[in-house]
Amino acid sequence: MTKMLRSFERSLPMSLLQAREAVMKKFIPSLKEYGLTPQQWRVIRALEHENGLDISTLAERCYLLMPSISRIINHLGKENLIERKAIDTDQRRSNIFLTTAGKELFSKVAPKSVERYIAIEEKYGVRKLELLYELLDDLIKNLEEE
Amino acid sequence: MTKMLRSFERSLPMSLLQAREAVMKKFIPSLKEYGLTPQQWRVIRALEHENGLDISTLAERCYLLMPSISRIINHLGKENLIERKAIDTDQRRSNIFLTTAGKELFSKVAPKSVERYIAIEEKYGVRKLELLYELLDDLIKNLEEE
DNA sequence: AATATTTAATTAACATGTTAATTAAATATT
DNA sequence: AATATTTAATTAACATGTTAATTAAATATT
Repeated sequence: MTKMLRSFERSLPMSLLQAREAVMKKFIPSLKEYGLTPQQWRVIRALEHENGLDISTLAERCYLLMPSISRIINHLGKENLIERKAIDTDQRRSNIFLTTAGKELFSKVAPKSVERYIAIEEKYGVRKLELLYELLDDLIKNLEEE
Repeated sequence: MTKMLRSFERSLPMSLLQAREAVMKKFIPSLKEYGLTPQQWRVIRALEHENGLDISTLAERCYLLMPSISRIINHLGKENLIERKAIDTDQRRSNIFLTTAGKELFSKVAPKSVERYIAIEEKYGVRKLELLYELLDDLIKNLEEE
């Protein structure tokens, strides 16, 4: 008998999708309290980690595509959470900075995020979580090799 | 020192996202040859597995939300890959069937999908893959408990 | 220096994700 | 039987994912 298509219930992309959605469900409510999407939150976290990044670098760090980050930057700008400053030596690029309001928002949301992580770590187990990270990183590297 | 936010590079949702995207990149090209998105392909697979499902059941099986599946069904219907038949006993619902064209498309795409799986299994290792599935399923169950 | 090429970012076009509102039919309640 | 409630599916509105096209500035080439 020829090899069959993996049973419908256990395709790898779908398992990963399900897992991601299950995790996200824990984080989304606290983000939504502050009117943030997970992607917007990623951008804010990246800027808190290193302020003043340019848009291309932000895209890399947040694993977002340029069109998405472009829209997000625009959106966060309108809400005065970030600010863009043109770069003298290259007029195409600009550096993005968290505003005071942006930093305040971060400090409000971050503790709730930490809470969730700790809850997941405790319930699921730190070791299993570490193992999962390893397997995922390994899979990513493996797939990106060729 | 208080517990910090997990370092920006290793958040669980982002690792899962990355892994999913890396896997998807292997499958998307062959789907695109036939003008299919991953979601449309999931629906076709679900119907090949069990023809004549109603839309709500399809949504569950494919892990899609009702609005998404509604649009996808509509789209696939326009391309004559599926057909809807009203249910006599309940006019709100309808059963969705793969057409001959839909079945043909499945039989063209499926082998390529199988190829990719086998390639991933061989390169990454069947055992690690099984372990990954276990960890993911476990995580999903764990998170959905409360 | 003028032209061609490359690069950073945006815009366009379409699909899906997500929550809320809406519609129409089925079922439950009084 | 008339009304209220529930259920299945669609529609609306907005954000993001994805690929291709476009714009403007920087760099390379002739």
